[in-house]
Order: sequence, then C-alpha cells, then structure tokens
Amino acid sequence: MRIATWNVNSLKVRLPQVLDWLGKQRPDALCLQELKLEDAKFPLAEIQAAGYAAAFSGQKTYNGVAILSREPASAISCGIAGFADLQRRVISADVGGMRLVCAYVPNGQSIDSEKYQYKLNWLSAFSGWLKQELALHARLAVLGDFNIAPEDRDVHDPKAWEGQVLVSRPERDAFQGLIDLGFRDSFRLFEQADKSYTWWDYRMNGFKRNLGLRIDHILLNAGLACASCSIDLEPRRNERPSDHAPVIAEIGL
DNA sequence: ATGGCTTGAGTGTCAAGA
Repeated sequence: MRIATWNVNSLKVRLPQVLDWLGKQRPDALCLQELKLEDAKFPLAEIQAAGYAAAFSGQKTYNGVAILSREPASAISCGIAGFADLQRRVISADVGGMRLVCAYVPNGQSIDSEKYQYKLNWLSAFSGWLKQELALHARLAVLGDFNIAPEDRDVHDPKAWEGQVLVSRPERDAFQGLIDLGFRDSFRLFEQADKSYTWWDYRMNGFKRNLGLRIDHILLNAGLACASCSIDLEPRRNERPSDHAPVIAEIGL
C-alpha cells in the first residue's frame, strides 16, 4: 500500500496537478486537505476518470478534506466524534485493510489569537478521539497537514521561528501527545536529507531558497510496517503550485 | 517596512493561510 497526503490549497485550481500526480505516482490512497470548495463542486467525475474513488467533506471557501483511493473506501465518517466543529477538517475511511484518518489541523494564525486557542482545543479533542480510534482499529494511519513542525530540524530557521505559531511549545507538546498515544512519525523512521520540508511560503522565493517547514505528516500505529517515507518536491516546482508538497509512505500490513 | 504571495469572495479590497 502506498499512501500519501497533500494540502492542495484549492482543489479547483490544483485539479490538473492532482490528476497528473495520481497518474505518475499511482498511490493506493491520497488524502487531500484545503479543498476550498463545497461538496456540490467536488470534481468527482474527473477523479473517477483517473481511476480513483473519492470520499470528501468540503465547505465553501475554507478547509475541506478528501480521501481518494483506487479501491472504493468503506466505513466513511467525518469529523471528530464528540467535538462539534463547523469546519470540515477530518474524514476517515477503511481502505485496503487499514483505517485512514485525513486531517487538516487548524493553523492557529498567531499565539495571541483566538484561533490559536481553537487549535489547541481542537488538538486536545483530536487526541482524545484518536485514543479511541486506536482501540478500535488494529491498523491506523493519520495523514495530513498538522500545522506543527515537531522539532527544530523541521524548521529552516529555528531562531527566527522560536515561539511562533507552528513551532510553539504547546503545539509541539500536542504533537508529541499524539505520538505518545502509539504512533510513529513515518518520515523519521528513515535516514532523510537535512533541511527536508513540506511547506514553503509563496512569498520571498521561499521554495527556491528552501525556507520551509515540515508540517505535513504520516503517523502510523504499531500494526503498520513502513518500508519508506518521502517528500515529493516535484509538484512544488509546477506553475501555480500548492505551497505544500505531497508526502508518500510505503506501508506493509 | 508586520511587508513580501496565493486563493476565494465578488467587482472593493479584504480575510486567511503558514
């Protein structure tokens, strides 16, 4: 099983790139975030024509998540059980003998923002819910845009970012809390190049200068073996790219 | 220089992203 995650920052704009990438990489499942479109406008026919089924939960303008899969997904559910949230940020499904959770964690904006509190509350609810999900599913993967750079090596300039949103201690503690539930960060199971990132600011030639952060992750529970995990930089070189690159993991059950 | 791009909404220019 090859599973992947990609924050596409508008599926409407990025659809040709997503279809192209599916054709090249042929993942068994691809989790998407920031669709930025309502369900009625989801490009289901185009995705099916590329040989993929889709489960999706979108809304106008913001957020929105989907799981594309070569074999149709089953037991699809949306959101975090017990946490009322108008923002469409989580979709889960059974695919190929494993449970996939596709998540778009809130950004938080800045540490003095109400959105930061919402992010921390959201992560607390997410953690409590994932603890239950781990008890229910022997093979569980959580893929998505976590909007947290777990360690200083995941940040191009740790001094400049110190204490800022995406790297602050409470956010990193929340990420470690997820790991401590019984997950591994698949990317760190392997030797990786220094300065490996998944997001670069559109401004200031951030990608060309590799001024990035590693904030998109694939977490695996103990029931899943992992043969590889890598970041595909190619789509970030496209014209009109997403600001995020896809992350791909090779899973053995 | 709290700027710098990109998107969606909507047709002004702003909110939001990270």
